[in-house]
Amino acid sequence: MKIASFNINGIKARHAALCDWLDEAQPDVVLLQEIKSVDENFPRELFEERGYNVETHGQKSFNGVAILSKLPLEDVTRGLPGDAEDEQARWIEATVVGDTAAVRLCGLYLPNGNPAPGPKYDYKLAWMERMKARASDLLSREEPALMAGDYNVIPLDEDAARPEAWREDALALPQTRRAYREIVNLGFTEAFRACTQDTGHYTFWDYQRGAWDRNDGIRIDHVLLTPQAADLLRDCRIDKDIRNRPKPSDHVPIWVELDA
DNA sequence: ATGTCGTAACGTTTACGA
Repeated sequence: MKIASFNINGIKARHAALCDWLDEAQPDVVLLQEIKSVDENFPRELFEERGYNVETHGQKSFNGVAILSKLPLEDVTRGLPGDAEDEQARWIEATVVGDTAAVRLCGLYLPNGNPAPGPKYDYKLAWMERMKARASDLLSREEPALMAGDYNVIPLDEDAARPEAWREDALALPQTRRAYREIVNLGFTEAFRACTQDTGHYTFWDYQRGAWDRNDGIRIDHVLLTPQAADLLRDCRIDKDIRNRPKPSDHVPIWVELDA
């Protein structure tokens, strides 16, 4: 089962590019972030005609997550638990049943948090606390599950081409990295690092200052696996080449292949 | 020159978020 995560930076501007990539990469499941669309305006027919089931959790203008799946999506839930007041659409879950295992999927768009310090950074850290609680619940089920998406976290200096440029940024501050480690250290396996120890792999390049042409990137899109999912892990890769295409997102897809 | 892009709105340009 091939499961991908992709921050598309606006479905309205990116649906053609997304369909091209779907037709090539043929993922079974895609967790999308930053659809920047309300549910009613999401072009679900484009994906349904390709054989995908579609579940969205959108809002106007910003944020928004969705799941596309060739397998039926069961027990869909929307929103990160823990704050009834939170109106930002950043979390969606569903279960897919593969040939050998059922997998719980969590798609997430973790807050950017800049500028830090400030209210946006406070929101990011509070959101990560809530995510940690949900992550802990997932582990307690002792079943295959994953949390994939745009984490807006650069885990280590080696995950940035120019770590010094991110020293004061909400994506790399020590408190951000600590909060991320606390989640991983509950017992998750970071899929990409389980498959390669090489540095120089990134999932995001800023549109500005020719960042892509200079490979001035950061690795902020991650897939965390429960132990039962990690036992099914075959491969994890980043589809960086599509950043060369016309009108690309500033992120590229990351995907895992699971024996499920 | 703060080397950009997507979205929305009292829109032919500005504000915001990233």
